[in-house]
Amino acid sequence: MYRTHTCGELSISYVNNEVTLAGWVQRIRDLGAMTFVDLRDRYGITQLVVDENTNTNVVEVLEELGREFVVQAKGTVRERQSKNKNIPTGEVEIALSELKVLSPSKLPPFTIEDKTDGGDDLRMKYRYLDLRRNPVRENLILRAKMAHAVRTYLNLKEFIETETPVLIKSTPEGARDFVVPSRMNEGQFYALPQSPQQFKQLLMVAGFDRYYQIVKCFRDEDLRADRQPEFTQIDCEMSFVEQDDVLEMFEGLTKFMFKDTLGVEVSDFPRMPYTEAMEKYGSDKPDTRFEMLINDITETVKGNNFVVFDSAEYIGAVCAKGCAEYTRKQLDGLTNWVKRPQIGAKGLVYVKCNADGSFKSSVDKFYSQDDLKVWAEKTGAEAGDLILVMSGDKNHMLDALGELRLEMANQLGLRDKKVFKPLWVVDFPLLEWDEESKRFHAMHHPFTSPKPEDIPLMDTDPAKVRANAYDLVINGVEIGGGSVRIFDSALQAKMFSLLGFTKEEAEAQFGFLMNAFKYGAPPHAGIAFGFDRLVSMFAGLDTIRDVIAFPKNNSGRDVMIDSPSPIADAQLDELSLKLDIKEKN
RNA sequence: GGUGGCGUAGUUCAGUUGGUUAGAAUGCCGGCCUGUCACGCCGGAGGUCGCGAGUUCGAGUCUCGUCGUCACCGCCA
Repeated sequence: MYRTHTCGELSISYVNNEVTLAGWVQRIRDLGAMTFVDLRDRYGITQLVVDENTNTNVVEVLEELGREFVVQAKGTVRERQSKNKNIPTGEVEIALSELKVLSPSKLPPFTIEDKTDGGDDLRMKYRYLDLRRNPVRENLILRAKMAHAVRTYLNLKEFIETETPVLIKSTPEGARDFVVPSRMNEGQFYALPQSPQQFKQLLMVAGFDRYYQIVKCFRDEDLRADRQPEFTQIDCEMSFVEQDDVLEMFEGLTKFMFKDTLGVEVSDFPRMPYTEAMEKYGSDKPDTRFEMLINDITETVKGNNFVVFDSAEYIGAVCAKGCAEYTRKQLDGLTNWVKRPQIGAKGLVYVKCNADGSFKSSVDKFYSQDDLKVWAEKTGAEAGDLILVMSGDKNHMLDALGELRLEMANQLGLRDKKVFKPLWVVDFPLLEWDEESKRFHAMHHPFTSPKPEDIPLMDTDPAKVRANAYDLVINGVEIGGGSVRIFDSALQAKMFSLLGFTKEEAEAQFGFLMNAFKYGAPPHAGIAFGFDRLVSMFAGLDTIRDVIAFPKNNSGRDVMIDSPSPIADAQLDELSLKLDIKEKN
């Protein structure tokens, strides 16, 4: 037996017990005639003591001990003379009778402490050491708790957890596929799933009625702080339901997770149409922790011979509360910020609403105090506020104002990580025009059903068709999305034709699904949550990396195992593959 | 594919208009220390300034290239 207790459980009630502990050496404090060793495991830290009464064998072992050695320690629990109130085991210590090195350790490249001195790169290279640290491990424990909550809730609601294949078929729609060559089928490839979409729909045809899976998905696209090439979804599908049924079920799941893992009660989720989100927040994933809504002031401000505004398709404004005192430098900073290529605005007009009721703007030449007063009324600005105005192409400006809104909220500290504001964004457009390929793309995916009342528009004005599609948004982060599916072959065929598929292409790529639908497909709908994002939000983090045990870096590399990597010629031969790497330049 | 930041001791960083022997903290090693818990005190070792070219009398510092890393845009049905 390696241990009788963990390093986190001993307390004053164990005094005089003989115990055996095992763990890692956190730190050694050598005071001369006595030495303290902090022994650490997953559960906590317990102090070991060596003093003049300790037998010499122990003292000898102690000599060679270093950080991160794995040791087994036997001894008697005793009450400390001076107690440490900061740790649960701080009232007791172990007077050692035996000490054994189970496994020595090289000096770690960074310190294994809550506030490590290690940079991201090193931590990733030695991820197994990083995972010894409390904050990182706690993130993964939170993740496990949340996964447990998901299963508890969905099992209770009669969902069947079902595994779907990882080696599937490549389709050109959507993100790039990761592909896997097939040895037994020369020249042919599997693809890793971007989501189990079609399988879960087939499970509905199979009569499973309610399905879920916590499942890895794969997308061969560039990474971000919140995007990894392999990531985890809570993937769900239900039969004989309408949109409201799905929203209700998964609002319930979300609330349950908040309550179960954070002890947080969140109120009912508002439902906001996509167009409202775009026009008021400049985003399809609005952060509703704060107001600062975008106001359309196009008609209000046109016609004063200010060419920039008069020639603009759209003029929008946000009101930053209490920012009238912004200095020239701060305003220039904001202007430069919106002019960066990422935002790409031409400029920024400001109006300061002074405390005395007067206005000071960057366009005083064109607008009177009375004009500006109307602007203030339109944007809800009061004395002390700052109005920020941008003009240009409508969609571009809504986007820019949306970004500006978030930036101002950051500056004003309005994005509290401890506050959670979930909402449903609904009524997404069914289709999205792609300039590059000159055709429509499915905004969600090709199996999303149009709103019944919009079906006639599919022939006349496809861009106007709204879908029975919905996103769960929390604090400006897209946490989940789903839709009511098409279960009628004729409507599905029409959808494929709108997306520019020939009958043959649709047959080749999705024939199995369309075939299945000919054998009695129930009405069904579903949703998928980005589990990594949800965990990182619960943990108050901005990156999903720290809630993934072994994440990849910005270039999609695992720097610990050093992958991806070349494979042997023999392997290529077996796969009948020949590399032809093109010179870059 | 693009834009920007960073790369200096084991680690985290500082390093002035280009100028003598490149610093700090922490970690590490040695010594002292009986109640520490970020122990304390004294001493010591530790550097291809990512790599390559260029400008210059002289480059950690300037220029170009390259590699690595991070953030963002494109991309992510």
